[in-house]
Amino acid sequence: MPLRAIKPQHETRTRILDVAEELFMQHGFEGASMRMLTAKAGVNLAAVNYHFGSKHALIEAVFRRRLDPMNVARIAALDRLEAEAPGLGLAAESIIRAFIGPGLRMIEDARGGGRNFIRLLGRTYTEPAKAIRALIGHLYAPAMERYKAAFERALPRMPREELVWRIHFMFGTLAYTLAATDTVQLIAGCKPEDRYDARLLEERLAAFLSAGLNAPLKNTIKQAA
Amino acid sequence: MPLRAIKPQHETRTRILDVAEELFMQHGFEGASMRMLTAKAGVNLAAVNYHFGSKHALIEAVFRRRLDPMNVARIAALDRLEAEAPGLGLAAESIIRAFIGPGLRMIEDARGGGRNFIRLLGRTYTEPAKAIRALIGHLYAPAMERYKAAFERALPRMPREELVWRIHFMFGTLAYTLAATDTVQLIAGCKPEDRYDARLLEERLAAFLSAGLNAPLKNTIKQAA
DNA sequence: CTATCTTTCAAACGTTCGTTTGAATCTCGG
DNA sequence: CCGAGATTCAAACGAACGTTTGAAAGATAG
Repeated sequence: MPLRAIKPQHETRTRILDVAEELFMQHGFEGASMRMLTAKAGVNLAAVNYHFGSKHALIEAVFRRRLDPMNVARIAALDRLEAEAPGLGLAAESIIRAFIGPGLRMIEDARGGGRNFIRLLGRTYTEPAKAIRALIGHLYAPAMERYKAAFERALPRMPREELVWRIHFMFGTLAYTLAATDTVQLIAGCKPEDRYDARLLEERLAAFLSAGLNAPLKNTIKQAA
Repeated sequence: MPLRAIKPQHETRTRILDVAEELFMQHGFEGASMRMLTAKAGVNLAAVNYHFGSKHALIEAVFRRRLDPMNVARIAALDRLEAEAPGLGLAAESIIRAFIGPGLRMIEDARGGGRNFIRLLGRTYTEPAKAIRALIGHLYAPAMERYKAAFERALPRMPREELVWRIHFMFGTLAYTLAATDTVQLIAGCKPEDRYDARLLEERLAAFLSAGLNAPLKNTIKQAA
């Protein structure tokens, strides 16, 4: 059965997932209908319910396919950093780079699927539907706990509460940067072609975020702790 | 006609707008249906189309009601700063505070309407529907241009392109921080009660953002300019 | 080839959506 | 009190939604 490689085991599933992450990104979860989706994927309308069970289950599958390996890579990157310098405290900037690296690498995905997903992910942080936010939170939980602990070790003198806020701010920057498409241009003057130069974007993000994370503590903030 | 003050002109309009910003925030623009909305507002289903014309026109009215005065206040705050120190360059942190001030003041709105709107606004930066993103961009344009120019004067030595990116990052932090509700908790350990202490939040944001905006320029970034 | 299991298909289900309609009700100056 | 304009109301419209169904088609092993 040499043709098996050309028509892989679940081609319909894969096509649905690919189209789903593109259309969910473009139109949102409610805005992208099953008819749109199955038509673009070239499969029957009933295929989604047959292979995934429901629309919500499809959404979950779309996230799991990319997010699970991405967070595994994130944790692995952190493990590697800590193994290289055992005992020593890591620089906050190194931790930031370890976190954003896997995401930026997905942006560079040649066929564009990964890029679609990253934009979709950025959108979903502020998704109104509670079920979807809960799903994202659940999928992120293991990596988030590891990174939070790493930041606490890297910045031992910062009050916990302030650190939590700064990590929160950091997430916002990442989410918004990734979610913004070429069509969102609140600030004019940004050339779209370098929007996805991941190498440069990592430099810019790392500089901005590590400066923010290491910002001096004013008295008002210290007193609140 | 002394009772006129109790039942003001266009009470139905106001009630619809108030409920709309609450439900749009909770369920999104597609998720909040006209039947939900009119039922909660205690008005007839046809009232929205009678007073606003369509659902999209209602969405636009919801944004105009708050965003127009908010951006007027932002521009006024910048005018005041520049009048106080004519000729002198402003500190980036002052500009940041002038920008986030009007938004944070709206969070403190006692009756909660303003807070709903701010959360809604944060969500909308990453809204999938193009028409809505375009609307937001259009409403923001005047204030954005003023602030972009102010940042350019405050940071004359920073390459334009890098500055545009950092302003972009700043917007992301603001949008995400404002959009996040108590139900979004990617990072655990944040007490919800101080989530809306606007005074403290302004301090935290100003410290984080001005550090990021003033982050040192690495060689890789300089060369890209 | 036959039998069994998987997958695809066209058609329909019931529900909900935003919007429209035309009559009923209210408001208020003359 | 009257009549014109503004507002509210119950009811219905066609369209689109996610999902289900039962038969047809395809794949697989004996």
